[in-house]
Amino acid sequence: MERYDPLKIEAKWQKIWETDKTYQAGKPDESKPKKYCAEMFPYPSGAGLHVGHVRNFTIVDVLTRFYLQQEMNVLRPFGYDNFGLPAENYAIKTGISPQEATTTNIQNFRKQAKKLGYAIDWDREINTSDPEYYKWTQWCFLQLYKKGLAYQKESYQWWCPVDQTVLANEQVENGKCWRCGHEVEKKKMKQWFFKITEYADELLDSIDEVEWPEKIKIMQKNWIGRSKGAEITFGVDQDGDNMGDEPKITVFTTRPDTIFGVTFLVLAPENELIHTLVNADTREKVESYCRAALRKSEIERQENKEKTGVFTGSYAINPATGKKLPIWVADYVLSGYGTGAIMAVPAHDERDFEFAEKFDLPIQLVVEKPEDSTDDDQCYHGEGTLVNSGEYSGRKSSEVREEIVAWLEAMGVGRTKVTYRMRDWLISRQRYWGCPIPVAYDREGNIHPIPEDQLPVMHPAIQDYQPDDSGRSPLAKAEDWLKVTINGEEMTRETDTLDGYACSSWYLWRYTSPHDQLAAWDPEAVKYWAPTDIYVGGDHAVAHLLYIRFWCKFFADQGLLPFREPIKKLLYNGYINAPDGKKMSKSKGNVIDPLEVIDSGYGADTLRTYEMFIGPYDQDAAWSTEAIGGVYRFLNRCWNLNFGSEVPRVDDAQNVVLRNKVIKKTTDDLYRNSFNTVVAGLMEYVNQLYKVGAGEADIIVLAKLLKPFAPHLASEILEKLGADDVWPKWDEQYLTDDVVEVVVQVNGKLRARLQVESDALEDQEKLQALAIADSNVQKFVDPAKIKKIIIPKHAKLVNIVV
RNA sequence: GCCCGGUUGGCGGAAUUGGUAUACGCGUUCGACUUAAAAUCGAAUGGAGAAAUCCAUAUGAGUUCAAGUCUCAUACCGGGCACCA
Repeated sequence: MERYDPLKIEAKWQKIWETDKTYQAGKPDESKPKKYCAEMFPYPSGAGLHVGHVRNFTIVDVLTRFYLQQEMNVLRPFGYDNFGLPAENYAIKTGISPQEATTTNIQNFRKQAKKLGYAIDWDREINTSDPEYYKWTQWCFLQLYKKGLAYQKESYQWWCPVDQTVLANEQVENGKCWRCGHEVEKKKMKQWFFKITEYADELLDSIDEVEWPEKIKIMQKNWIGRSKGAEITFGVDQDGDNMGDEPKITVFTTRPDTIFGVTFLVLAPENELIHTLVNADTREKVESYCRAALRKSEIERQENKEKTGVFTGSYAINPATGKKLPIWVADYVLSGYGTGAIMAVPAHDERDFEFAEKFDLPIQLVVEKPEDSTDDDQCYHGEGTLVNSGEYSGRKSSEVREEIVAWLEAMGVGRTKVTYRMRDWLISRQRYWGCPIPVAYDREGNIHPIPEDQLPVMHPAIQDYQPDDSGRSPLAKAEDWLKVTINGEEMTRETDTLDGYACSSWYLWRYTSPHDQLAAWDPEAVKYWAPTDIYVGGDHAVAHLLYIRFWCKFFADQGLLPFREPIKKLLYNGYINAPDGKKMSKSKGNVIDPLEVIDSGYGADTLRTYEMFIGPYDQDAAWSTEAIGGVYRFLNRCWNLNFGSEVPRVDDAQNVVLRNKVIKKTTDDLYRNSFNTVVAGLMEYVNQLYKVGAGEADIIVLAKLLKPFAPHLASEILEKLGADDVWPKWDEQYLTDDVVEVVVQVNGKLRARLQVESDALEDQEKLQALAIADSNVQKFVDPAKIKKIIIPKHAKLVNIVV
């Protein structure tokens, strides 16, 4: 009798899979069903794989192997999201170049992933920091640039004073840098943007077409934040002097129906119009208020909810009433949303109400709260009947909204307008370890894209990676590199690099032809394999998953992709926490190292199976050092079923029902991604076989069903029994036992369990008679008083109602 | 504040269409094997009760022959957004 030695058999099979290239994806073959499965590729940190990666990758692997065993053509690639700040910060500290440090990290990641026995096509490995890869990232940038979707703009940007770089909106969390946690500031800088807002409507509307968790869809919808409303222009009445050259103020509102309730206007401190609205008396006060507001960090601006503001000294005219409206400046109005100016309706907006109360501004009620409203806020912001609204009084606010806009439009001061919360994607970074932006500037500062035949623009080797607050990246220190000749003209290179999210916005298509020298992706390969059928990850709900949808739509519009959504189905996995339920972290010393788990003797099969058994894949789970022992015992029992002597061999016919049931349950559960119950079901099956004995067919079925989870162990058993790994099918006729249990309820309470021939299930009268005849049932039922008897179709149950 | 989730034994969790609540695993207890221990195998394990039986899926109501599952309210926990006009 051989003992189960996971480390020995795992090394054996991993070597076979590597030598035979077992998991190389097949050639595009339209006659075969295809599946393209991938995880969100990892950032290869120096710490190596953690148990969260293992959960993420194993989900992909289970599905990959499930499809492979069903003889589909499966693409399951792997790669590294290799640009990022940790490698650069490491370089600053140690002087070791990011190229060198990340090469070591990748080797480690690759070695560790191979120890987990994943069915990866290793010939398709990609790495975003490889010039062969980022050449095409730069090419993608140039395509966006050519179509006007990559542009430069000078504006106030999030700036992290620790990382010394600007950040995208999506990278600012609670006013803090997503990487280092330091408070961000606003800095006026010229930066590169991708015009994601161009696709705002489609990104919002088509998200319902994909099979993604509702949670992620809602987050993206909220992030895009489409609001329908109107822009309304207010004339300014400066000292009664009607020279016709007064500024005009345009505001955005979702409630044009409340126009009669506007009692003042408010501008954001960043609004340029302010300078034309101040007068000799107010100039100093207003300008110092604006300066102070801009100096404040975003946290400070958010924390102080107490309204502040100053009067500009100017008045606007309400086009609906002709009344004079004081114009104020206040930092509760955001510069980046709408027009950076609002019409204040203090009677019906909480923020305007607070402001009006504080500065003693008039409050004009224009919407009457319906009597049945339960809203008890000080100012009612729902729908209702208009009052004090001229000819519109007495009508419903929701009904006249469009009419009022039409009326304002007729006067030339209004139009309907859709506004989005989402801003354009800020992509330039003042850091070294990112993809260089492939443009240069001539002497006049005009932008010239680097010609495509001069790509890639490579990183210059530098000695000093330390960024500074000059607003230029460390690349600026490479003076020779800076000079470039385009069409005979000497120019200076752009020194900013691209946000790492740009590199991951097209990699799913690169995987389909990863070594293509002539194109970012081969049109035929991408057409066959993409879009990605199953994509698994537990992060980037808005950022990456929104950006890759944006690029997909853009490249579809260029005729380069034959689909408009890159990911059909998204599985969003939960985290694995430390045994104490807290997040694993080095500083807390509660990190579980998956490689240590394997090497301690459990092996990769136990680790993989345990992480699938730990709970529903989409929920967070706490690691348990005891429970993993249970999974190891289970795999041992599987092994001993074949290689041990405790369980007697029986005829294949004996367990035919048991076998067919487990095939059906496993298959159904895999289709609904219920990995934990698959493992539970297989445990139950094995427990049964230990009781009744196992036939060879029973063991083969077990090995086949187990293979997605514990591929090494399963391969060993299948090899020994000379069986293939083709996914087994069940036969409906073998799903029912000869004798089944039927429960009898009286008024819904369980009173008896009957063993009946399965044929009797179809015979309602017989079931009724058997139920009533039961002695315990008779204690609760007077046959004369039976009101009705219910025998549901899908349950082996009789309910007698008395 | 707003928008999503969630709450089932000592613990992780199962219950797919409203139909036997607590599958499976951990832990605990007992037994077999052993000089002994570990490992392994087997049995028991929601609470109360001698038993019949009764009570249990966060709390309170409702719908139904039947509710963990549907409806309404409340509490608590987690996540997302957060002055977006």
